[in-house]
Amino acid sequence: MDEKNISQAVISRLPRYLRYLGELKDSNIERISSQELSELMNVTASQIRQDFNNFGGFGQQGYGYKVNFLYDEIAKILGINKTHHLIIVGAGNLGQALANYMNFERRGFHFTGIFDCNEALYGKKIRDMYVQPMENLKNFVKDNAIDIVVLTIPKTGAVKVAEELVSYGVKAFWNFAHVDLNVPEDIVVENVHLSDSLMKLSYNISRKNKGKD
Amino acid sequence: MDEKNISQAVISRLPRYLRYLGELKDSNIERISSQELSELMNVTASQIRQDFNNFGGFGQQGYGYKVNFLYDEIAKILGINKTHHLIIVGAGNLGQALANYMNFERRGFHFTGIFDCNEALYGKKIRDMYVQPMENLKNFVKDNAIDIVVLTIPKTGAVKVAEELVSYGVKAFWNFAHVDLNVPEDIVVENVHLSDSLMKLSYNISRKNKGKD
DNA sequence: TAGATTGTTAATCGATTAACAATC
DNA sequence: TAGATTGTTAATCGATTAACAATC
Repeated sequence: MDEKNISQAVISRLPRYLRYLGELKDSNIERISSQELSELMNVTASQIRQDFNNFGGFGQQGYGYKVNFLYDEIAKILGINKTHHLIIVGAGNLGQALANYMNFERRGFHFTGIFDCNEALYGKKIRDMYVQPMENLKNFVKDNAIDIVVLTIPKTGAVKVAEELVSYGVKAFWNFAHVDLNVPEDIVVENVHLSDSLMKLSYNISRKNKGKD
Repeated sequence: MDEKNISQAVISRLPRYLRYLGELKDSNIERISSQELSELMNVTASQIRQDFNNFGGFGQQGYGYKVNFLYDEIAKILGINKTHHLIIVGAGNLGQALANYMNFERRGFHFTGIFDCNEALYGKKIRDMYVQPMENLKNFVKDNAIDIVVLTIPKTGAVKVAEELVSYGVKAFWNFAHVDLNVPEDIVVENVHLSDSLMKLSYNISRKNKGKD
C-alpha cells in the first residue's frame, strides 16, 4: 500500500514508453532526457516526468534517464517479470490466431491450453497443443493453477463461461467477446472490443469527411 | 462545421451505448430513461445525457429516450450507414482471422481484397478471396477506390508500407502493427496494440496481488 | 395539471501542462 | 562552479458529476 493509486490513463501510456525505450536500447543509446523523449514520442516532457514520478525518481537531475534502467523499471511496474498461467477459451479464428501470433511467453504468460465446445476441433493441434473440450476446463484450471483466460468465444455464452471460470479460480480475463463480463470486483478484466474500435475508426472517417464539405 | 468538437472520450463510449441499445431493441423495449440505462450500464445518468446532448436532443422530457430512434441516431453518428472500401494487408494469423471473423459488411465496410508479401500464401483462398502479392497493391487500391486498410503485417516494414499506401490514396488505417505509423495529420489511424493491452492486464494483476499483501 | 425526465448550466474532480526550485 | 535537467508544486484545462429549470 505504499504506492498511491495510479490512474489507468498513466498505465495505458506505459507500454508505449516501454516500446520506445526498447528501440533506444536496440540502438545502443544510453541516456535520454524527457525533452528528447517527448520529441520522439510526440507528448509533452512534463507528462513524461509526471508519469515516471508516479513510481518514484527514475532519473538524475542534470543528466536525464538511463535508458536501460528506465526500461527495466517500467517492465517491472508492468509486472512482465512475473509468471502467470494462461489458457485460451474459444479456438475459432481469433483464438487460433492469438495462440499462434502472440508471444505470450515473452510477457511472462505461460500458455498451456486451448479449449472449445466445437467437437470438430477436438484434437486439432495448435502450436503444440491439442484443442480440448470445455468439459476438461474445470480440472485443467485447478490442476494447472490457471489464473488468466483469453476469452475468444462468441458473446452468447461468454458471460456464463466467465462466471464458471471464476468459480474454478481464474483471476483475470483478456476478453475479446463483444459483451461486458459479469464478474466480481476483484477479478481483472481487460476488454478488447474489436467492433468498438472499428466503429471509432468509422466515426473518425465520417468526421474528417464532414470537415471537407 | 456546425457540430462542436467531440472528445474521443465521448466517441469511445458510443459503441457501448449502441450495443446496449441493440440489446434493448432485441428485447422489444421501446423507451428507456437515462436513469434506467445508467443502472444497466453502470455509468452515471448525467454522463449519458451529456454524451447524447453533444449531438443534439435525442430524448423527450418527462418520457425518456425512444430506443429505436436513439439506436439509429448513434449508428448514424458513428457513420455505420456509409460505405467504405477496405482491404487487409498482411495475411498471417491475425489478418486471416480478422478476414473470417469480423463482419465488416455489417459496419458498412466493403471488404474486397487481402495481400501479403509471402509467396507461399499467393492464391490461398480466404473467405472467397485469393491472397494477392503486394505488387498488386498500387493498382488495386486505385482501381477499387480503397480508402481503408487493415494493417496486419509485422512492425518491421509497417511504417513504410503505410506511407506507400497513403501515396496510393488510402485515407484510414486500422493498425494492428506494433508501431506508430508515420502518416499525415489528415489520415485516420485507429491503433489496436494487442501487446499493450496484454501489458495493461499484467499490470492490473500485479497491482491486485500487491493489495493482498 | 402534476409527475417525470430531459437538456443545460454550474460545481467538482482529475489530468495535463507550465514553472521553477532542487540537485546532479 | 555553471549548466542541464529532474522532481515537484502550482496553474490550467478538460471531463465528469450534480443540480435544477424547462418542458413533455
